[in-house]
Amino acid sequence: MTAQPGGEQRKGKPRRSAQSLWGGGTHSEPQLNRSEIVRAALHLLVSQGYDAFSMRKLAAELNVKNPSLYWHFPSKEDLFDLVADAIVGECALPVLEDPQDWARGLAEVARNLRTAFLEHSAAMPLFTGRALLGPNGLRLSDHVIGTMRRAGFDDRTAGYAYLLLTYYVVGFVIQATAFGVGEAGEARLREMNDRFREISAEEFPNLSAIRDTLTERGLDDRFELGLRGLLSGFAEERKAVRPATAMPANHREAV
Amino acid sequence: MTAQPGGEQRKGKPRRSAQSLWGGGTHSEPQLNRSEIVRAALHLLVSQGYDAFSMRKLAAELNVKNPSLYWHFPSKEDLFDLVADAIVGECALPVLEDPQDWARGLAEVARNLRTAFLEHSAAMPLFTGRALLGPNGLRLSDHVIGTMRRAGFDDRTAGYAYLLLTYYVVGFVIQATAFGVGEAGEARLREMNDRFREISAEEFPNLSAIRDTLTERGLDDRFELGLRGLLSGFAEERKAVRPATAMPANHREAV
DNA sequence: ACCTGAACACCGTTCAAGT
DNA sequence: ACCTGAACACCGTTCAAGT
Repeated sequence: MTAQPGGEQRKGKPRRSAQSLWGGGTHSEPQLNRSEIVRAALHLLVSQGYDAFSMRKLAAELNVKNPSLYWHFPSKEDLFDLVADAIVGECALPVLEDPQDWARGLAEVARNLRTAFLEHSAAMPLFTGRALLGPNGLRLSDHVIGTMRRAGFDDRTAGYAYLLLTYYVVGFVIQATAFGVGEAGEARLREMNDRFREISAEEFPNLSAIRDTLTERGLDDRFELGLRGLLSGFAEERKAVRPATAMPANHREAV
Repeated sequence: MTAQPGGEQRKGKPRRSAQSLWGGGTHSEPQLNRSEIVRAALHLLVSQGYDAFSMRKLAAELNVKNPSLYWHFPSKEDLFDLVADAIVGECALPVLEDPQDWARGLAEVARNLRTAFLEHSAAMPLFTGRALLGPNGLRLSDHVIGTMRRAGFDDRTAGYAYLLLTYYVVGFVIQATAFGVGEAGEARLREMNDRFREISAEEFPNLSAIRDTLTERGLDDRFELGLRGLLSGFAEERKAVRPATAMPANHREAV
């Protein structure tokens, strides 16, 4: 959004001059770089929670005064762009030998992405309203779209697949967080169960009836159930377009 | 979470004494009540955006000093609970004559919920990590669960259905917001298209190839595609459990 | 019962200044 | 080139005090 001195990426920035490896020099070795800041930000986010995060605390964690961060990033929002991308970067992308294994491949991507999110669930607010346009986000979307195209899907459905897959995973983890996940999760589920217990059984008969089922553990197969549904939705979309098993895949630009 | 003087609901709070209907009294008619505050908060959120919201601005909008709000709500977070619930409350819940129409009924709920969300898309950050436990949230979940149970699904799948449906709709709207929605949406999509245009076609060949498809309008059938997939996922789950059309639906507590 | 003034302990960000 | 001191314009929340 905003201009940043030195361009968007600045990969080759110098760090820590070769002399003074162990405390010789009295001054001048740079302390910070972008990826260190991102790493520290992610750590602060996960260890303290989203609401507790601040640029000032981040600076303190890095033994630096807070305006220093603004030399490396134009704003907190730009820093968060890279933090989000770092999380997405932990999603491994499987290589498929047989393109017809697309469904298995996408399921694996979805599972890996969910794992990456859940490991940093405190950072999920970052993913509200933020398009995944960092290098890792682009890699992920190219992978999903490529998987679909190689399997013979048209461009439109390939694009849908990417969007729907990410919709679903983001939504799942966000709601999983609401329902309690990780350390604090068990306590939260018990709280919710208690809340449901107070609810009038006449007004909310169904909710009251399945209270225990709803608050029990076992999110894993809830995730799988929805995922299977989405993937079979894609498969049917393909059947509708191409009734046989294969067709000349030529009109790639078609809408 | 925190105690609130007068209990959780306080429906019958007095408002605007009968005398002094048009300016007679010099003092003493209460200015605020919970639902007026909620309404104003929703309006401020939608008109100014989530990041611009503050308790101080809300107080100003209500012609009141900001500490006054804390007499009615223990915290901003508690206020947001009710704002979120108000949004959910705009989701109409269809009445089904034939319980076997469950899929159509749930599709309608999902569409209505999406509409309610999109109309207040600036407020979507409220739905990260917030369980929908207000009166309207409970009504919604009871409705979905009831629809599934009356159609003959077991409790476990009924619970899944509620969770998956909300996962999906929340995720969809959040991502739709990221990809630009409403007024600012068109501009945002153009920006994204430009961003994709800069991307190296060798590194991201698939993404580059379907750039235009990805950023075109027409979110509606993307939503429908995923929704169909989810619902057919439920239907197959039922087939797996009960191979024929009907079975004595007795073990409701079964896990 | 309901609202306000004044204050506390924070924020993100800017900018001139240091080295 | 990289970092800091000092400041600006905000926050959410508390609490004694007013009516």
